Amino acid sequence: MPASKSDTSIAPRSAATRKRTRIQQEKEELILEAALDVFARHGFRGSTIDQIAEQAGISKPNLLYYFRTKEAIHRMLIDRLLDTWLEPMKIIDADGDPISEIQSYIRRKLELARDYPRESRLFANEILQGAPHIQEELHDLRELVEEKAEIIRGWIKQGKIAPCDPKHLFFSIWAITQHYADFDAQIRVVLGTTGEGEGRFEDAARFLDQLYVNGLKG
Amino acid sequence: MPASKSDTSIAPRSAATRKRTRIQQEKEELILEAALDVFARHGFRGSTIDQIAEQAGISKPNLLYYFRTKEAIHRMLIDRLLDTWLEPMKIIDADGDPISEIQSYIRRKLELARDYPRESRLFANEILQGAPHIQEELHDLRELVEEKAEIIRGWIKQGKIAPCDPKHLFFSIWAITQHYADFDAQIRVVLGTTGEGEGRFEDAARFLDQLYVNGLKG
DNA sequence: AAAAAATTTTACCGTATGGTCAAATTTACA
DNA sequence: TGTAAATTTGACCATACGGTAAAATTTTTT
Repeated sequence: MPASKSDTSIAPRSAATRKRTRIQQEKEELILEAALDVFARHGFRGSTIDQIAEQAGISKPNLLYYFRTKEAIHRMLIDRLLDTWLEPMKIIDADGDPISEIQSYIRRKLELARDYPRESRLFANEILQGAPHIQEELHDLRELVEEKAEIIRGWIKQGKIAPCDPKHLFFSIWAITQHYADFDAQIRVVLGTTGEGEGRFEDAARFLDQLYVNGLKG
Repeated sequence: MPASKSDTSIAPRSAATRKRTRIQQEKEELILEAALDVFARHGFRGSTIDQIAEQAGISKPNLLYYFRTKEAIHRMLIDRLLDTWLEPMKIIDADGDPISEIQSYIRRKLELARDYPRESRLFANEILQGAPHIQEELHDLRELVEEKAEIIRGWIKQGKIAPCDPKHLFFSIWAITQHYADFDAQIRVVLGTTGEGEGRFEDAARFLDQLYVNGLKG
């Protein structure tokens, strides 16, 4: 089907359409915010469009005016998420001091878990289900990891950190930092009522600093 | 409602009823096995009774003859799981050598992730959703952790391992080991086709051994 | 082998859910 | 201000889903 000349008369529907009006921008933001909340709490299949619409304070058909399907909302959330999520890894600097580069990376990832727990859980849900919607993006991640793993290998060769498998190093950092967001329910119970505040993130930072600084000392 | 004398005429339905027949045992096992598979892949809400029944090779009403509700299957799976899951922590021995006790604990947890990935994902799903079905069991966990944390504190006082927050030590071990089961989809992509075998678990074991032995040296 | 108990199947029900449609209303702009 | 485009709403639909009822069949017991 060739694009007709009078394309502009077609309803906006998806975000990808031409110029975005003020209302479009506002409502899409509103919907995404609500959807993030709902998806993070109940997972993709556990969330209903009605729930999201209610949380956003609009009607279901109105929501579906901005996003054609539930998947579309989910996909957009995941896309946004990945940018934020991979940023700390992208700025790992081959020319920096190895230990403090890794320390900074851990700290930044921990801050993400603290400040964006919903995003973390959204991501965790997606991977848990076998990452059905983000196989493509996962291959970008693979390249990024490959690149940064090479940096780590360089540091090891220079004797600046202890020999170790760089990819498993990354896995461990992802696992631990995201754990504080994803397994929050468990952590709160184990830490008890004392752990209500965000103090656990500072304790975690201290612990991880020690673990990795000692663990990787050359 | 008082228990009537002719109680035996009541349909067996739930597992808790009196003597279990041969067929009951077989079918319940069959259903739980199928349900574990389905729940681990799609989460609780993402799984349907029909799916589980099909996977088990029986009809939906027949399945519902053995388990009254979807929740009942789920609950039984979680109950079974927790026994296996907490075993490695229970056998941490205050009188053993601290470093090798911790090493063994990590190894055992890693073996669980390798041998029972579905159980791990089932658990992860439950916690991610806020642990709605296992608040009670989580409090048992809390006590167990409290007890074992005390052991670690003892080791620290004796100067046998480096000072650290014992609970965060456990969190990190849980996080990393379970990560290999829960984030399997991501790990496979990042490791590439080479990582098809179970070799990644050996690599992980080596890496973690180094990280924790060095990281906790007193 | 007959009776009783346990198991399985067929047909079904009410509700939830993702999504559509066309009419009504609001907003932007000439 | 009038008009076209954008937005919102209410009514609706088909399907999926959790679960039930009762009859039919199989297994166990006597």
